[in-house]
Amino acid sequence: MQKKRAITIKDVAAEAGVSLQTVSRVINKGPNVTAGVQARVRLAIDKLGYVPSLAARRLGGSRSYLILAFNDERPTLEGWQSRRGNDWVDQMLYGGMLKCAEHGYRMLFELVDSHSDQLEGQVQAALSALHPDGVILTPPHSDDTRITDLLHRNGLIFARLGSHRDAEGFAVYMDDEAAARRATEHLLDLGHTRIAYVQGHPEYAMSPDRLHGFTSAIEARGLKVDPAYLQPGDFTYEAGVDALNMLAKLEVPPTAVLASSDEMALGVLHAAGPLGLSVPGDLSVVSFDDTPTVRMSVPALTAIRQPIAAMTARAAELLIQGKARGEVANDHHLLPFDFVVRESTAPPRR
Amino acid sequence: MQKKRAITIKDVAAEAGVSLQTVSRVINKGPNVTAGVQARVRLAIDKLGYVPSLAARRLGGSRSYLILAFNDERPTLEGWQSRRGNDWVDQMLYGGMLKCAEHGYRMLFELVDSHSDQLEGQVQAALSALHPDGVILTPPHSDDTRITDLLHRNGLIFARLGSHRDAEGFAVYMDDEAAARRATEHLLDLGHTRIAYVQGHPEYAMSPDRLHGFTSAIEARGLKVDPAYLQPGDFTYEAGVDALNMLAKLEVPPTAVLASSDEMALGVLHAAGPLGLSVPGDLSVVSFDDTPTVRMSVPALTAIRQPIAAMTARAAELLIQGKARGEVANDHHLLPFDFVVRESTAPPRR
DNA sequence: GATCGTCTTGGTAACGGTATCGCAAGCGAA
DNA sequence: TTCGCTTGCGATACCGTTACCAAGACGATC
Repeated sequence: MQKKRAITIKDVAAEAGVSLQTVSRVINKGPNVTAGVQARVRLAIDKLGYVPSLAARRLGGSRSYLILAFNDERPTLEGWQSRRGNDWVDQMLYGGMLKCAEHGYRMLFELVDSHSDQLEGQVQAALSALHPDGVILTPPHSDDTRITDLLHRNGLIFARLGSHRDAEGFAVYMDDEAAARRATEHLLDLGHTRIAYVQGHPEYAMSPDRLHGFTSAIEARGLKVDPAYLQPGDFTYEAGVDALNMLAKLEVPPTAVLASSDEMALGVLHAAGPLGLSVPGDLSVVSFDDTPTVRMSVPALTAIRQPIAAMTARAAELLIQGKARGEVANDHHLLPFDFVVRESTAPPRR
Repeated sequence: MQKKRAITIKDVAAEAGVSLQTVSRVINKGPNVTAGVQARVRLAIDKLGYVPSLAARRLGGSRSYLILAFNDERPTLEGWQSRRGNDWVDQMLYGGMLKCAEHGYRMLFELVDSHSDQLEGQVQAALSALHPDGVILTPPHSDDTRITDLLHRNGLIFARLGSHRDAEGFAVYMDDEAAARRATEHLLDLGHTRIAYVQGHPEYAMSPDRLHGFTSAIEARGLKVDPAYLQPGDFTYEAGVDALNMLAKLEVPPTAVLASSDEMALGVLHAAGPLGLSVPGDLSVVSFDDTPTVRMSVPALTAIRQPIAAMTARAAELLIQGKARGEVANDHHLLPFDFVVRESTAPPRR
């Protein structure tokens, strides 16, 4: 196949009968172009199907039109075959793409292991190769000062998803404490008094917030939080299984469980069967995140919905506009969560 | 924050006391560089932490070090909040990243709606902006001649994932017919004779293959395929629910169901409860794909595992090497599938 | 009517690499 | 010894775009 030469800005300039510079101005919505010239250039662009080269824009100009997202890579012993499904990537892609497309931006992902001792090198290499205009961090990277300091040293703006901490960069998050409180109140309202909580990974910043929301909701009703009902967890399926097995051994087992991740909730669900517990008959279960798959579990899970796509879209927007304005603002952006009641919660059996 | 100037190839050249060109040769593993000079340059690269700029490499050279993956975007009426989770993206990212990283490549995703009438424009725009060295297509794009023709016209090499068809580009796939046969034989071996099949979306090329594998396995045992047991489907959860509801109404309902996607299998699982059918006691269920979440369903699903990450890694490898060698080969690459027996299958109740 | 902005456009130098060619040194064969 | 070829490295043009500066047009001001 004859490789045809790509259409460049020169072709457009020739077609429209203006200089390169004027075409560039039209593309970049620059001021000081008369309506007539502008129309002629746009016509030429459409006619030729011209799309500017990202690489050349980055090289010539001060922007790269690239947003880089760092996600946690969690390698397992068995390798990728059984690794934890990362629903974030899918939803982030979807949420970020639309917003990026509006401004001619692209988003790309980089997986880095938060426990690697080469973490900083990996991050720096990605930055050097791509020169992104902005960076999106997901938990637990959002609160990793090794990364945020590095970004800051590189003069980059970045958004920290799921982090409430007051630090460099835009914090884009939901109110984890309120969400946990809301979920807990739902269980309390159903009549549950013996409610257990399977905690999130301690390295994640939202974990203490969620715990606090849980305990405060219970105490607000004049009830006490049984320390044995607070199970440790790390967001994984296995942690959910282990937690319920521990809870079932208690003299007075709980009638409801709030899990700090979908995956742990599925683990709880799975462990319930062998223990002879039906859900929601004997045990109510509520989960956190509401990634697409938990709607399809049996029974479908009642869940807090974390607005991952919306958070990513907001982050992209902030970064793109922040870059355009040359700001280095770091403020907070609180996004609303949803609470979706499905089949996994019911009043306790009396 | 003072934006520090990035380290360029010039800095390395100065540090090592050689010309730019020699540094470039070392980076690109070019020939004709003495070991001593090579070592000196590598030392300088490491010392300065130099990483070449992708944009500049693309602009100056003939490669962009970019692999572009086109995934199907399936917008729903309700928007992204309830859209079908696309487990492919996550697994593709994971499978492709490692391979790309080995060769200094990056992979990025583009979501395009296969039913959009602007599909070709969207694809062309992405190609023009990014100038990728290779493209990965996922179903149903893998067999969309609008896209493959366009890629061919652009002189690009590409891999078609999950497509067996003999056409332009590398076909990287698993043996869907054998997989369906294997799954069906598993059910037959357990003693099932009344086995239903929930078909895949008719637009997808693997759907007829899987159907054929299913029917041939049954007929090989001297049994007949009951046409009423062949339910239509489109890979969605709802299709699985509908299919089982239809099947349950039959005078002689099946004792086992093979579903052509995880999501449909979860739908079957969900519909079973209200119908008074326990899994696997009254009904065995087998699914296709084995995306990470089905391992966590209740009961955990017996499934064909489609090697999405491995297919993507292979595709990336083929594209990178094909680009390097300037080949335009189009051949077939068959990858093995796994069959994972879990809790959703058992002998039929007698 | 000359002077002075302001608006609009064009020319040119980067940006950071690679491709291509040139050139000197080394080496075997005539 | 000379020729010709290979090897090892440097110099330079160029990729496609934007940043920066200059220049012409035009209207307003004095």
